[in-house]
Amino acid sequence: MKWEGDIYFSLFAFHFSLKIMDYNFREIEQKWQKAWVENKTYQVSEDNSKPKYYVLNMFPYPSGAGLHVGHPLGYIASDIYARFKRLQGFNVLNPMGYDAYGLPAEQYAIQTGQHPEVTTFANIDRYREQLDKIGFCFDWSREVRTCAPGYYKWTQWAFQKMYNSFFGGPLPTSPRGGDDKVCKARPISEIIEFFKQNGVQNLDEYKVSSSSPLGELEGAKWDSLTEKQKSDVLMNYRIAFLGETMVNWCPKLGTVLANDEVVDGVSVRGGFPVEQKKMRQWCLRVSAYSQRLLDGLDTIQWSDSIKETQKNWIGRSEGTEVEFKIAGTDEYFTIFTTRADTMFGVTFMVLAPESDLVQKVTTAEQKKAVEEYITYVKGRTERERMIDHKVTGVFSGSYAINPFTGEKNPIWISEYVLAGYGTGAIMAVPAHDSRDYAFAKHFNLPIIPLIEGADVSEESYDAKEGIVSNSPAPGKTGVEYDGESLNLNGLTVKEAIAATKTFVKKHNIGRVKVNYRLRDAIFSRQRYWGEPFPVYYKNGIPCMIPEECLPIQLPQVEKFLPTETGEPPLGNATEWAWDEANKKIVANSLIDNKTVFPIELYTMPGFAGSSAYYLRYMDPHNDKALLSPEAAKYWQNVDLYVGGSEHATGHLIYSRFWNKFLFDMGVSVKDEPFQKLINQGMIQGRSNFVYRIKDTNTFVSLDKKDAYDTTPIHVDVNIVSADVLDVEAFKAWRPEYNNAEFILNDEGKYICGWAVEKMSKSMFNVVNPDMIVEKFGADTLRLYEMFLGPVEQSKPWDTNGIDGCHRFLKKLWNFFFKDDQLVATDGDATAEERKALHTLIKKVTGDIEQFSYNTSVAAFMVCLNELTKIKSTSREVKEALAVLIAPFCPHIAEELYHVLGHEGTVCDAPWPAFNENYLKEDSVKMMVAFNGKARFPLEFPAGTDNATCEKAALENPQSAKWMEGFTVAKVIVVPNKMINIVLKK
RNA sequence: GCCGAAAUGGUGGAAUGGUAGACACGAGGGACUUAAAAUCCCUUGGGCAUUGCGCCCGUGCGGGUUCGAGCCCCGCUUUCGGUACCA
Repeated sequence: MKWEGDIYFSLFAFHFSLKIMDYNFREIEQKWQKAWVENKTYQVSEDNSKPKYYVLNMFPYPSGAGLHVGHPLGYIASDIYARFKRLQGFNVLNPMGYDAYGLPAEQYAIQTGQHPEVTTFANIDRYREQLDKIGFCFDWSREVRTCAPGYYKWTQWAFQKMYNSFFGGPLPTSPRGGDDKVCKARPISEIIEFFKQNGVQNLDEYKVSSSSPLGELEGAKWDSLTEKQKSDVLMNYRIAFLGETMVNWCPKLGTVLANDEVVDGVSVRGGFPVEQKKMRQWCLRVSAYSQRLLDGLDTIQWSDSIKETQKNWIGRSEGTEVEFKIAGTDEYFTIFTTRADTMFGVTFMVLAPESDLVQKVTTAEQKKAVEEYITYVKGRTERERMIDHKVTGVFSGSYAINPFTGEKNPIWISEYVLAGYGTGAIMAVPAHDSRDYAFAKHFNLPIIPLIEGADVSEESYDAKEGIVSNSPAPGKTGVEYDGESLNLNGLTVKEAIAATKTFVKKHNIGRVKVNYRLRDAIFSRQRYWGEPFPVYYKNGIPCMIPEECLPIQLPQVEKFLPTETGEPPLGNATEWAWDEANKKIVANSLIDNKTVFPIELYTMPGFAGSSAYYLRYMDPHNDKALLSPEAAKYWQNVDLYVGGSEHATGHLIYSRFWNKFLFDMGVSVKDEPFQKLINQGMIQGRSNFVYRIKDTNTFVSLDKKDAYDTTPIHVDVNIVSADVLDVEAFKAWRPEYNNAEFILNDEGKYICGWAVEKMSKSMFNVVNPDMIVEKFGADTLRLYEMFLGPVEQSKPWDTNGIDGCHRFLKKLWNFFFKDDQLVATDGDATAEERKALHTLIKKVTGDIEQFSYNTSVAAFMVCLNELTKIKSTSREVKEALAVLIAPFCPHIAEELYHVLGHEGTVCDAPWPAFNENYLKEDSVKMMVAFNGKARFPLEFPAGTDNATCEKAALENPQSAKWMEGFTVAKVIVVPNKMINIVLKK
């Protein structure tokens, strides 16, 4: 009986002590999260009395799997920065939303019939629940969802603006005349006006790259054109245009497939054949902005590696376009080259199989061979062409005349020349281009070396250096133009390129040209779950639904698959026709092509909704405009953008393009959307393995596995703690392990192996943030994610290390209290306390500015240890600590701030001011080094001059030992650090 | 192939060209406790010496610049990202 009583008593005591002393993170975090919502702590509005600061994360696609521990990394990093800026007195906008259109929801809908909106909304709710637990300072009143009609109204609106714009410098008839020389988006009406005054003209510099030639329309009177002709002509100039582009077309599935949906020439789904097909699709003329996208990079603070990636993606190359006459015709064969110095080494010409010229150059004898080749190429997907670079091609039968040598070069057709780049045609110089070389060797074509000392017997000499020779070949002269011929012999490659350019320009053989690799974006998708186009077709002519009728809402459909006739999923909609007279959507059955017309069946791609969402956050509820001029003027652009680097060539290009367009429209006030960019690294998983002995159900511990023949098997990291397997949990994990047997190590533990891999369900290494929050609290999670390493670096998650951060918070809590009472002595803090505190203020302030959060957290730990050691009790110190920790751990900070007697939120406290004076030392310790090797320390009063230090070091008895047998060559004094004595024999 | 980033203890990672390994995990030892948990203290790159002090070697490899290099330069190796015939 006595025994029972003892247990009762100790249990009671245990509860008692827990309640009073412990850092009860659950209670604290719930309490403050609730208070923040109730007090609208994080809602912001334009406030001209304060400077603004706009912090933004790339908004997530709400996937069904929910958040894992890697997702919040960037959110936490930016949350810390946002809170820090607010404490420094900025009016901080830190919004969050969802990129809600996406393929997974649609695929799920196809399988289950569940409307994608239902799954998407459910996922969003789950995301929100998970995010809320981490204590972010998001202004949720500004949330956006790309699939909400109120949001995509402005996506549609922007598309229409692009449709009604062209890109370039001012036309002579422009209302602003020639004073505004900038190349930018301008109203398409200026083109119409020009045509009205001057007749229809080519205006090549304003045309999209895939434009069709005007043909007999050139020079025609504008008013004499039919509506269809007008539409077709203008389509060549619009920024959003219908263009013919090559796609992977699967006739059996009736849909276009992305490159990764095609393997070995057949569709991944169903294994049906896929061919290359030209299709009319909506495109955005991103390429028009190439130069501005390139120039803009110099004005923003992004990492060099991302800038470099974008530069390469835009791929500017300066070169020369030269015209080769096709022998026996009046046609010209225009090529683009960056190696104008190699004009005398051309031995053949190559045309892309898709080129319009193919028909013109193919002779009767070669017709059959060419047609066979074209058929072969059509059957090859873009991906196949990427993976194996087979040398294939066919002779067209025609020849082109080299304008410099006058010689005839055979014209070949080969898939290694891409239709989409340059002119889709090249001059081949096999001696100095490895691809031409391979082709020449394969088809046994001549190779003429042009650079002195270049050996081209085994491979081509591609380097752009050396002295040009053989240009023209000995005993020959180049073709004369006005009594002048080109001679490049003796020049360097660089000089030869320049000389050729000059010659080409002077004699009108071609022109200097800048090409960009950046391609126009295909803007149509044959999907359901995306923004519908506000477009209807009036007898084949695309027309915009009036702006005041937007948004055009996504119609309901029975099935989310393409229709049986091969139309996109929207073809299943029964209410999808536009009544022009009554300006409303009506049933398809009413289509009469007089007043009621079919609406576009394509939807917009994923990047449509994510390209301007940062602008919408500035004024998310405005139904009159994308955003008000006042909001635009106040918030300007994003000051700090945080997200993964995988978007370098997608979202981050499209957004910049979209913003530049809106800037031209006067909607966005800044040319660049994201001033500073931080790319957070990936958090990888740390997988655990058990080792099964082959053909048994026996598992052997890591340290003994070498004695057996074993197979490693992934094991759920949640039943492993510090690499020790919970054997019972393992048995219960899966039925086949119910009667598993174990060979344990000498301590009776089962040790698992581990590896760093991508965090994924199949590897059983996914760690859920909810579990961490439940066990350690949100503040610990936040602190630990930052402590793990630099934000920009990828690193593995290892739950084992989190104890250190949790212990720090417990210690911080205990630092404030003694016997349940706040300890805070008023009056001045001691010099020691101030030194510890101000060391921290300096470090943390500097580190946050540089996003060096891991070293910041370490500084907190050092400071707290120091304060505990010196038994600090000062209120001054505690007041400052509560604010300093607030960006990292807002919940505990809020609680401590209130315990100290404050009423408002810690978010609005002033950031502690740093005072240099508190760090001043009475004395400095300097290392005495000999030839750079530190040997012993010496202490000097602060401010001792170098000469005195030097003298003291040389005269110190300890120095004698090191200087024996040497003479002093010189002494270098590094103030406050080191006295280096340079010795010589 | 090309472009970019990186390589430091058992682990994650610190170090304006100036005492390499901050901070944390893990490990070992100790205190408290009947015990465990929690907490606290000590040790912890390697080697030699451990009756002190100490000494030597160490930042992927090979060179170089410098009084002094993890850091800068040249040449490699490996790993991770991106890209793919761009003329």
